[in-house]
Amino acid sequence: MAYYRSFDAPPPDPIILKQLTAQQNEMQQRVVLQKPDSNLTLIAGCDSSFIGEDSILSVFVLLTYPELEVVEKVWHHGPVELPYIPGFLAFREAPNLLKAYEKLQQKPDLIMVDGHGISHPRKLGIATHLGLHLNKPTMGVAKKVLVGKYTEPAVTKGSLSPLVYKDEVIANVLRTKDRVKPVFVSPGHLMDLASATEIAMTCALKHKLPEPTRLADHYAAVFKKDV
DNA sequence: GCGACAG
DNA sequence: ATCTTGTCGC
Repeated sequence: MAYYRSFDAPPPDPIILKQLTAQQNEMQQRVVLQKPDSNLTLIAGCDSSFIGEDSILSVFVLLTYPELEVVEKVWHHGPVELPYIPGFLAFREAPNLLKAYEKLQQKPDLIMVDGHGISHPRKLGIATHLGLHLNKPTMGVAKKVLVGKYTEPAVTKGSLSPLVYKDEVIANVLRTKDRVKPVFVSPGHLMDLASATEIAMTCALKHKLPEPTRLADHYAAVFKKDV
């Protein structure tokens, strides 16, 4: 039986945590935050869902931009090695996500990831982690805060407020739909906060989640029946 | 020492 | 993430 809350689970091996932390600190040195240089024509959204205790299903959906029409969708099912530990999500989900990514016939100009980018304790959320591995622009859209403080943005769509951590703005808390809980938008790699925020807003149609990640989440549920 | 804690 | 019922609103 799984644990209701992650912190109720057995404590992770401190030796492993130290190694993973060191790896994130090393990777952080290579992160580049800048306005994307290439024109955005194809955008991808990705998401993962779990099947049982140690099996994961990852999905990538490719959309045209800014039309947001689905042109491709792929998935990969495989085992997971590590448990979920706040701050180390990428080590649990990225391996399988990368295998799904390889199945795309066409590659996107940008990837929108379900989770945080630099709005992470060591500025290495899963969006940043994936961007470094693929050397591709990435941005994160998370449903919950991981680190930092913010004030609730106005209830109207388009309202936003900065997420601050250690005196630095690491994300924007963006209201993507009237009267619905806001999402946390942050740059991952080869991207900046302003661009990520603008893209998230452009992809926010009639739902809380921007189309790329919303559809990836949707297809994850659909493909789950095929595995 | 006491909370907080992406998916 | 996942387990779960009914319920409110577009």
